[in-house]
Amino acid sequence: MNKFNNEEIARLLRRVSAAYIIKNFNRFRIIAYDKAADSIEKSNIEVRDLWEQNRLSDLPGIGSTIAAHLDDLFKNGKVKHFEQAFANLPQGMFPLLDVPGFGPKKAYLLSDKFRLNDSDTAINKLLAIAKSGKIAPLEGFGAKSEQDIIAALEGFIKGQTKKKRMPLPYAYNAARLVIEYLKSNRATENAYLLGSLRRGVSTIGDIDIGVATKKEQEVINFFLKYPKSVKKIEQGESGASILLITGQQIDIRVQRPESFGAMLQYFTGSKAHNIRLRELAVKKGLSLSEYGIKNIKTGKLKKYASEEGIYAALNLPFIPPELREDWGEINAAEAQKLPELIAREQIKGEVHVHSDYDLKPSHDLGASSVEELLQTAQKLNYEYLVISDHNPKISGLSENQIISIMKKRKEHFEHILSSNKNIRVKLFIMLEVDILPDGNLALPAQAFDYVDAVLVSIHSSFTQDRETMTQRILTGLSHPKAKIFAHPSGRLIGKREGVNADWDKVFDFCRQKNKALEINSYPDRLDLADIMVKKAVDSGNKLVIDTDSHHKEQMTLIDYGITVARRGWAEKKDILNTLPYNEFAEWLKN
DNA sequence: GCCGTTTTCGGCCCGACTGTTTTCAGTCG
Repeated sequence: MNKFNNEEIARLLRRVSAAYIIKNFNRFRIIAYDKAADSIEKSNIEVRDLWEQNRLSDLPGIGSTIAAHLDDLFKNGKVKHFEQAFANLPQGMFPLLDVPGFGPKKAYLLSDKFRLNDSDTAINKLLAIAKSGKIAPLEGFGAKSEQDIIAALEGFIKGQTKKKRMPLPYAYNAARLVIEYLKSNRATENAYLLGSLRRGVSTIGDIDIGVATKKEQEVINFFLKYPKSVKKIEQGESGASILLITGQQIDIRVQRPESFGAMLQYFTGSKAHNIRLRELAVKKGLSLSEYGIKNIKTGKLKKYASEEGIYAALNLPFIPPELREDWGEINAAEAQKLPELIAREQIKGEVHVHSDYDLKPSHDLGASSVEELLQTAQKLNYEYLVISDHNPKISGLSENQIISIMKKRKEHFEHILSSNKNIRVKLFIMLEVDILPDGNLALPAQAFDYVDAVLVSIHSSFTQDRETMTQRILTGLSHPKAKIFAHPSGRLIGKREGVNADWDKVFDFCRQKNKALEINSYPDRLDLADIMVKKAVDSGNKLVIDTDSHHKEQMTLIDYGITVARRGWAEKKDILNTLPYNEFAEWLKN
């Protein structure tokens, strides 16, 4: 078996596309490979997992042909068809494709000209060639492009690849500061997030911001003077890009207020959503662009100040940014069947926080007291709070010791409640219990007497095979007091892949046994992932949204979890901690 | 090569910026 991750597979498909461009294949065939690569790159699910389940074609852009090629890839580690595509080309062109500023044509032309046949040495060789001044004299090149090539190659060698995605919260914070800065200029009438940030995608590439203004140049010049900028990347009439010292790229787009809606729509994306929307427009004799909607026959352009106007012109209701992923939202909109997405004010309780009560936990202790957490819950307008410390460690403590710890903990919390009558928030005394590798829960049977219910989760042996992992999860969830499956995939964004499990089976089990799946708002987790949330919602599963806070300040991170839920089409009815206290308590007991 | 409540055949989104050019090719989103 061969382990190819999504990034590697996407790169491979792009290389095929590049080879086909050089070989002058049908351009739609080329686009198909690029689309497939896009789709795989953005997928939250490992393509390999889909392949194991024989579900490759679930991914948009993957049809029977590419699915068959990927089958080859996973089985044999290579694809005959791809090797043929790569044949008779200078192999040095392929690594160059990963360098910013290089596309198929430039990569091929230079590799061919300078006989870069070895993919391992091509980058360094080309750098030396560029430095010796051999590129500038070539037709179509010049001194400036030679310098750009040197800078791009040096940057690449230092580790700057084309894409570097960061978790949503980091991007959000950087963007917020830039927006504040832009708004401090009087020429700025308004400034909004654009792109994946506005759609709330869990990982962000570039930070895009849209500015409504009548003085475009003034705003752009002001933007270029942003104090944290270290480099101007691009400047034009309608926008500019800078690089921050943190390595984050910030793009702004400026537009007149009367056309701002079209711009906002266009730059919010996603690309797939926009393409689908433009296809719909074409069928209606209209052409949609960044500037508005053109009547194809008359050539007349109509401007739109608001996004609502754009969608209305296409006979669609407004589609919330979080849904714009081409996951069926345009069809749903046409049928007037868009979901009424869950909103922050509908959340009635926080159901996963860790306190500083020292119960000799198996994992990290929280940093805030129960009183502080209750007060924070009250400030956030919650009716109830679940304290869910990690279970006491099982090595080094006897069962009796653990039972005694759990009993004392319950008494401690009850004492706090009775001595703080001014706290209105109701408390559930729960625990986050490890599902051990064999599926047993890391808590003695008798200790369950001292909790209302438990969340269960995986904190070890993440790499078990699919069948073992699935059985482990089901066994763990079988305990009558196990009500919530916390951070189900166990992924840490950018650090650890999620576990491999048969999610259909897990979801079926949860639905039948009345268990909830968690949407964990913690920035590195955001787990379940949006696409899995959609799957859960589609199959009628119930979810909770919580923060897994280890400090009271982290409880405001709930907004990120809500964003994930919205991206998964979740409505109030799908989220159990929208229930009032009594009903939530009732659900916990059954 | 993909895709489908107008299609299983015949379509397939739109434009900006850069560097090189006197009208365009390549790259990017």
